[in-house]
Amino acid sequence: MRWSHAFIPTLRDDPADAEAVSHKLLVRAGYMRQLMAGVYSMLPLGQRVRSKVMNIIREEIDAIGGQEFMLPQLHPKEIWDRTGRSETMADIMMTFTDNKGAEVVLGPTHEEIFATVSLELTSYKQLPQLWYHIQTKFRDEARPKSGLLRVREFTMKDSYTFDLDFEGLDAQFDRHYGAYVRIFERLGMSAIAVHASSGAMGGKESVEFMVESDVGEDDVAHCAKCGYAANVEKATSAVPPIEDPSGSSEVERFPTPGVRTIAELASFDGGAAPDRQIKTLVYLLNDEITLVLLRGDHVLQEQKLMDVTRTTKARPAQPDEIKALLGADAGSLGAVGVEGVRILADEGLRGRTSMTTGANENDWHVRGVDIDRDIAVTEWVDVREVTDGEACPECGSPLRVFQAIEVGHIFKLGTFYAETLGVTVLDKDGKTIPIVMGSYGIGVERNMAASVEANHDDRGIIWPIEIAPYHVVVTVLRPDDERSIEVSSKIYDDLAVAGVEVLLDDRDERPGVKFNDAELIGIPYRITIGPRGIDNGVVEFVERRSGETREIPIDAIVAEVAALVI
RNA sequence: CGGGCUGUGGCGCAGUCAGGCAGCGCACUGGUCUGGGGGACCAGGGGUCGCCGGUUCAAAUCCGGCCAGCCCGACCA
Repeated sequence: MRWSHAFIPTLRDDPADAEAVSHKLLVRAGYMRQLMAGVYSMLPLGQRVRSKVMNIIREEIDAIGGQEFMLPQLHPKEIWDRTGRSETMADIMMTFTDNKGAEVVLGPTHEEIFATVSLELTSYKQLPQLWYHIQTKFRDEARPKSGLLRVREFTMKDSYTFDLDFEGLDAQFDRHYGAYVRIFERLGMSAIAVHASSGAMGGKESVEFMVESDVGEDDVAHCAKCGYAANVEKATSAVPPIEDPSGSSEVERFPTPGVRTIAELASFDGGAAPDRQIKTLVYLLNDEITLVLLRGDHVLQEQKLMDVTRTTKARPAQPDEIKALLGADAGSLGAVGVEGVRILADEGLRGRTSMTTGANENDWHVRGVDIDRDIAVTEWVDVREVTDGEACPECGSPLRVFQAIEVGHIFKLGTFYAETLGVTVLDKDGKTIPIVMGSYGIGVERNMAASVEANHDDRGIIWPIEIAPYHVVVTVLRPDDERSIEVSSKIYDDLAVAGVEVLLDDRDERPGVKFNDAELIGIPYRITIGPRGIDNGVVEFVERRSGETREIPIDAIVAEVAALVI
């Protein structure tokens, strides 16, 4: 491609509405333009990268036995009604009514649709299967952000496996795991696999692939020593036991005027340190009012609460609901003596004595609370959010908690879809059994952006060679110089013949402009051709990432570059 | 959905408080010079000031409504 004829609209300034590095760079370097919130047009460079990302994914999924399909984006809402997901995913589902009056869904994902196709599977002899497609998804995210990282229309490779039993599922899951690891490597990212909450998917087990980034939307707890890794929505840690002073024989009420927070009670004369307090939260779990008890210095992880209680809808109680239940405002709540209400206590409180908590009367607290003796705990649960520096639950080393981008997510779905949609086969004994499913997603554009987040410097993008829009840019310093034209045209043609993807910068621009543009758009290698070098029979060869520069004889450059990139 | 901010030429912005010629930088077109890190000079083209309505002799500017985008939070396979 000749740059003089290419549409590569680079910008000197960062776009005003971008925050994330990948967002700024992909717009500035002419890869994409925004059309509306969470919707982007891919320009030629962007489309080249996107298509290379898709090809890498395709290669790796084909390599584990995948069969590529292309399922529709338009779905009858009725199918989604059958699995109940038109309810559970209602807030992100794009729907419209067609001219006949039928309700239509723009597919946010394709479990239902692949499962519908799989209805034609009838015998155990046809299993296992691994089906996938790379298709546009629509999700009406309440808040699109960070360029390609969170959008409303995007491309996803989603694969689905169909097995006779859970052993088969495990094997397909493991193969996907391996394929995903290879994909992220080829995209130039170090992704770590973490245990995750399956959320709305309803699966029994899922693994997320996470790339550390300060624009990531998830928090991950990771142990560098033993490799333990989990989304904080699921992570646990080892809490060092606390020696309580020998218990008092009874609960004692005491006045605490104006005290409403853990911190205030900690500094109150006669109060207690945060780790010697019981924090009482009031929640509605699927509309059932519930007390959730935590150590004063611990933080509730709402997703863990929802998972452990199998709740689909959870919210903190409103102030008036709290008052009606316990007779006091938040800040003076306690579970001592409370009966007839579900009381969940975090494991961090197990066996604690001589604790301090609210008295359910404003401006009063109680101390000397012995949990086993004084509180009617319904269930002990682990609902505490892990924080940075706590001990790894596996090996005891300090955990690091960091932000990360979710670049892939694989689920063991089990038989939910098979059962609700009636996907069954006959086994060896002629018995009807539901198919065991898995689903495996990876967002194409999000991975593009995540790769930029992981591969850039202050001059621009540094693409990994496999997804760079071009392998090499040939920069002609003096397009008005005949010898320069001759030499560069020959190198350009020979590289192309050798299978190297090359961009020829033949624009009538100052050298500085060309160098800056080449570095901004992130082409891995640059060949610089100028009269000075030609006099000596050489061209200059620069590696984008290291900046390392060498002079190479004109007649050797093509072979040299071809050996590097092919 | 709650809170905050912003819509002025392709991009980045000033002008709005205090109503009175629509500006600046970059980019773009033609030309001269220049030529190894966003060069200089000369001459140009391009804007319903987000939309609708109101106030006024006069509205980018004041008032009302709406729309859009960004950020924080809520939410989120």
